[in-house]
Amino acid sequence: MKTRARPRSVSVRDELTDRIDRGLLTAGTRLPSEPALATELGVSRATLREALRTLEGEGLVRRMWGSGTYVAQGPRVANSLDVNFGVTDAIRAAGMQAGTEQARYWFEPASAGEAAQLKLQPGQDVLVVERVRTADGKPVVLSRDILPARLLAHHPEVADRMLQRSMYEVLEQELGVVIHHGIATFRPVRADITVARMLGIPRGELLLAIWQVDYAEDDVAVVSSHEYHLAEAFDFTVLRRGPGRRLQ
Amino acid sequence: MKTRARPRSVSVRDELTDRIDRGLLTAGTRLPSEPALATELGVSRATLREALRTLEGEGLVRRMWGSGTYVAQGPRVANSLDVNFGVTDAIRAAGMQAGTEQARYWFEPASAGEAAQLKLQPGQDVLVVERVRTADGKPVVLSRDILPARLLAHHPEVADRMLQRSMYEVLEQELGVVIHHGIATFRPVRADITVARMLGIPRGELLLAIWQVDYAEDDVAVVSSHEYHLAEAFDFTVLRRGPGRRLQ
DNA sequence: ACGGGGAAAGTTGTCTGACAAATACTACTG
DNA sequence: CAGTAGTATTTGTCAGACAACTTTCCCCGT
Repeated sequence: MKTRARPRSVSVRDELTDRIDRGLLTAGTRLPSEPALATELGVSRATLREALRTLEGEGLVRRMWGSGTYVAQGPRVANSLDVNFGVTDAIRAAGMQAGTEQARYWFEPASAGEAAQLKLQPGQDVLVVERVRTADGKPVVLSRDILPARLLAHHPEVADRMLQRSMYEVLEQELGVVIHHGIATFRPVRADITVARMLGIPRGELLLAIWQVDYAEDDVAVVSSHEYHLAEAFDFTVLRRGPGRRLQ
Repeated sequence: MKTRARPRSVSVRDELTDRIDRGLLTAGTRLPSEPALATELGVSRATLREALRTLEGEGLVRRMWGSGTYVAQGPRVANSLDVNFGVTDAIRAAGMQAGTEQARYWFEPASAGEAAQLKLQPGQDVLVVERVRTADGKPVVLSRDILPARLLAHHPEVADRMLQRSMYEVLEQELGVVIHHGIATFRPVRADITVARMLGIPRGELLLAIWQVDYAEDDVAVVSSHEYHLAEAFDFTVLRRGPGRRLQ
């Protein structure tokens, strides 16, 4: 509603990432010196340095004492598990068309495990959204998203829209809930009879099971997801930073 | 050798992360104000702010304009794929004892694929280190690490030490090569006869295959690894930031 | 002509002091 | 008791200066 008064250093950061993403600043090139860039952007050197520091943390630039600041010829990973949230993003990142089949939802009391993950009292209602996701029309993922029913207490009709659109989009745009981070655990599994039937594959087929809990900015658990991915559908990638940085 | 002249802000950052990790600063508590902390640590406020900015980028603290800086009640993930490099770390993070069996190495000309990953001319020599890693004595991972032979042109005896110790340790301490980041891709596979025999499991058993390329700070490819993890051995976890931050 | 050494210029790191903007707290008023 | 205005606290930003480090290039000796 009101124009979020955000620090100027954030605007500077966005401006610079924009220049890099648009190819205006190509990998390896040296940025103008800090005093020069600061005057060009109309901020003080201190503010510019704040922005540069974050960019360095994100791995977009490298600063070398006495030499200059350079655009990192960094990795730009397509389907990165740690940035591409949600199945929709993953499918699109692979260059395919994301779709949905056999979508349905229902309300039920939370099981003990679900209640613990979402920090609810056992027995409180949760909404379960079950979908088979398709890439170019072919079933690739079975997902079950579980969220506290109280989130849509005043907007029960929102559940319908979750069947077709990305859950994160709906949460943010219709309910004002912004996901801040999530913790995903995964392991290989074999398809049991239920999953196999829904994905239209033989029993025992190779799957990657991903179990994930997403949190809002204030560390409130919002969604607990279970996903079963076809092994051949797409590869997952993770950008690993470090090592060493903060181990011990 | 020489007293690494590292910026003071880095020392301050390490000091603060240390206090947080040791539980001296618990989650949710507010840090002293910037002027106070700066004098306590013996640096200027500007330097302290540099350190705080990186800590914020790493998600360890949250800064709120006009209110204060708070220790994030963030996730502290044990076996996180994006920070725990290497099998040794992963095994130790699971609270088990890391060991090695059937370790051997040899030199051979790089295949076309390996040459492309490591940016070598096809046919240039690479060192291949093959190991079966054990957790509490039980085989859990088969790993093959491939690196350019020129890295140890002047220290051929270093290869021996790679058989027992962590490859990252040896690279850093004996060859001065620091790994800056890596890109890991993974997918579920079934054990073929070769892998099954080495891990002592039946053919067709569930494995997680991880293929990874590690880079030095200047984006030179250093190691290409292939790993086969027993599915039941340990779960992998990824901390996902976002979504939204920098998509598009 | 060539190589090495060193001064000079350029760039990032740090310091100091001050003010602006946002938030938390407090006392006052209805 | 609730609401409000004012005050104190805290982070964000600014300005200028100097220190530490890197790169460049000129000069000198060989």
